[in-house]
Amino acid sequence: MKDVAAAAGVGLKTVSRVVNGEAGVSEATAGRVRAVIDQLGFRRNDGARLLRQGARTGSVGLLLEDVADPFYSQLSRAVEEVVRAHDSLLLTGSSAEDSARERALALGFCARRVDGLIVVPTSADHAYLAPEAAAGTALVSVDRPMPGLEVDTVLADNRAGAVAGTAHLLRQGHRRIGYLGDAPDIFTAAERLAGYRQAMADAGCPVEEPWIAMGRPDPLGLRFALARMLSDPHPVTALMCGNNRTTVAVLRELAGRQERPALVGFDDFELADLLAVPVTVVAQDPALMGRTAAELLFRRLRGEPAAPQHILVRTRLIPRGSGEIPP
Amino acid sequence: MKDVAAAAGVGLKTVSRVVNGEAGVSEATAGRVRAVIDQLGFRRNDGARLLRQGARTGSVGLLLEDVADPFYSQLSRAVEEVVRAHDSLLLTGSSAEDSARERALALGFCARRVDGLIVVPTSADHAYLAPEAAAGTALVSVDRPMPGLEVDTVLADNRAGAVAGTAHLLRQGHRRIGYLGDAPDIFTAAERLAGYRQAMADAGCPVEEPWIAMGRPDPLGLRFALARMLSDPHPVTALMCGNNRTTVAVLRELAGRQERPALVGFDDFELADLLAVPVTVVAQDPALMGRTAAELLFRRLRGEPAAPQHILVRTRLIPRGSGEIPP
DNA sequence: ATGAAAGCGCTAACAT
DNA sequence: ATGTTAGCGCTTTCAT
Repeated sequence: MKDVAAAAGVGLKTVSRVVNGEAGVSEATAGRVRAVIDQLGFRRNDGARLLRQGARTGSVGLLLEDVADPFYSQLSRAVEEVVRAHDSLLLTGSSAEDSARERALALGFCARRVDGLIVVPTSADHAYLAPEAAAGTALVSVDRPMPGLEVDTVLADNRAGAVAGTAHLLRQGHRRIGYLGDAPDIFTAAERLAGYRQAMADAGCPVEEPWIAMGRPDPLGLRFALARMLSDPHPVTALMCGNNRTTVAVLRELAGRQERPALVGFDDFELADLLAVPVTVVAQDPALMGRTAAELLFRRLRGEPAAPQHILVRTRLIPRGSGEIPP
Repeated sequence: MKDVAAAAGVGLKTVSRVVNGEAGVSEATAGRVRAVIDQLGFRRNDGARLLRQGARTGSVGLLLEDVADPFYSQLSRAVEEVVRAHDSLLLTGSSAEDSARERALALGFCARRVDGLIVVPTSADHAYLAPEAAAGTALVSVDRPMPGLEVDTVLADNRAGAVAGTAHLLRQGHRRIGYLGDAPDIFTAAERLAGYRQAMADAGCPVEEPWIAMGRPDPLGLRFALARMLSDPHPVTALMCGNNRTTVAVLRELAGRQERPALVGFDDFELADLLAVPVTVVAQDPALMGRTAAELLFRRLRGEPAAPQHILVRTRLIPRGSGEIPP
């Protein structure tokens, strides 16, 4: 900027005025300054600007489990739209379900002085973010609550969704229903399992523990779990899957087996309706969750709500065929 | 930092030393400073640090068409891993194929002084990035070339892939093959169409223009295009689809029709192998493309290659069934 | 081992 | 309409 001022033969502040479109510069001077700017390829350094202004940085951090997971990539895109509508930029990071990694990313974002953070928190304690919250960084938790910190939160109604999915299978006459979920320390996994148990209990249907398999959705683990559930002398006749990754992995394993149990998946996924047996799902609305979280964040930045908000997003059962297979 | 120094009864520089783990502070003093830091919840302001150091900001911008598109979300994740390995942060933005939006995002990233930019460029001229390149911002183009600027570029071998897919259909005996591609101003769409034409020409197979439909993959447009190609007195017997979005949309339209033409899709996609008729595809490797682009960027930041690099990533035909249907 | 002073690029506040 | 000065929070340089 100094160079531009020198080359244009004006003061520093005049260049600043031109760059920021402030009034008080004659059109002649402004034109000259603009010409020099183009010629020198000058770009304002927003870091310096922000440092001086001490205000908002116009940036937001988004931390989730994995941007490549369709659920999170849709959520991510929705967040991005809202962030853009507020003329902010978005920093993104995948925690890969590793709390140390999440923490490093979160603190890195905060060191860059993001205005706010939208987080899909791991199950670890998040008290480390208390100083950031105290310093005015807006914090929003999405998909899961944030352990150890009271913040704005957007959750799906996991329990009700799992109840609805399981009850749907029970209505078809199934009594022996297996449950394949994610690692049990993940909030959503635990909630959905609880929903399954609740629906079974409500139906007076005892659950045998071998019917339940909780863990990261890896093919080998699922193969063993399915073998256990389906090859038993008293096999399960239906399966409830805890999330889109698990559902897809289970479908792949089932393709290599003879049995065709009924199946309901938590989370909708692309092509679910075009499979040989279209897949019945309990659909979430990741875009709505992302949009809601981002809007909550900007509302908080405007200083609007007093107490932390908790928003529950409903799920929706979509019958497509796989959940309507009789025992 | 000033507050910490005052509260700890030390000089500013001592706090700085502690925060940055520099030598020259007695363990007693360091401990005292750390205690104050924790108590006050102090976090270093990286913006100020960077301003003073004048060096790298440790951040990279990624601009693509749509983070929610599985192709780009996988690419995105791969970029993220490399960026993380270099202790950098990632800014992400979706251009939505809108060059003005892309430009605004790119310049916004540059104003934040990202060290480099990885871009899936729209077809508009990118000369506006020349000053950034001149200022030392590393620029990498991925998936498409960057019009109007010579930069490191990572492309798939679109033409060869489309030739391979089309030739595969020709080998099955098809002569009347339709092509459904994305908007023709998109580089990859044009290249793949050219590959299709080339394969047809090589086989001495005349192409009738009604067999070709180029445009954003919207259901209605595709419905008309398919009706034209399939209901003709001389219908096409096979279809080549230009990308994953088009393939999925076409599959959905075909589900509502009687005809079952052979089909080869460009881009692999999840569950392609589990559909009623498993889908034969020309697979790209989005993760490899993203990783390569990011590594190229950091290599350039180390000042390594002299001239802009051009890397071509191979595609791979995966026969699964839909492409092996006879005429 | 520790600190004081200058300055990174910019803008706010106040001149002129 | 234009310019000058101080200072944002930090690090560099140079003293002590």
